[in-house]
Amino acid sequence: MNNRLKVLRAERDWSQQDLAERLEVSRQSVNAIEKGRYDPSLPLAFKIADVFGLTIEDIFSRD
Amino acid sequence: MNNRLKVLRAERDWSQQDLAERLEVSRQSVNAIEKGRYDPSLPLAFKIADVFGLTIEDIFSRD
DNA sequence: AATCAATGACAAGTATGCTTTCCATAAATG
DNA sequence: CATTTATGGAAAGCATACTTGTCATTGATT
Repeated sequence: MNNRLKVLRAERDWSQQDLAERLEVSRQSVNAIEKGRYDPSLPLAFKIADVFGLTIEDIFSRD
Repeated sequence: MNNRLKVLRAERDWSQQDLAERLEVSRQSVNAIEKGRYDPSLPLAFKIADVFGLTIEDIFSRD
């Protein structure tokens, strides 16, 4: 899975830590997901879509 | 998470086994997801959306 | 009545997601 | 130069997703 987290964070000037707090997960989870080391669970994907006001498909795509 | 799998299967007259084969997962996984015992991974959610020609948001929702 | 297809669920095992803790690097700031 | 902030990643542990195998129930068919 590819994701646009880095760009979406940059647009909002959010650090990984900022995003982690909004998502209520650890910074390491944000980093690992952003770098593609693993995929978020579906509930977390929904939460990510929520905080960016986008759909899951806007943010994640299959490679 | 709620899901519309049962209805979507019914509309297509697919058994859980039929859907499992299209998704390349076990029938037990389809059953567990459909009954809400656990959520699919994000890659599987994408695949589910694919086989139904819908978005993840069309199929799954947070409760 | 006997069989079969579909569904629901449990158990044990493997794989993946997520946590905390820790370390390293690079860029900005006092 | 010393410190802080942001990022990337490893290790160990717990939680969840998914597997195969098995069993029980229900409804349809023969």
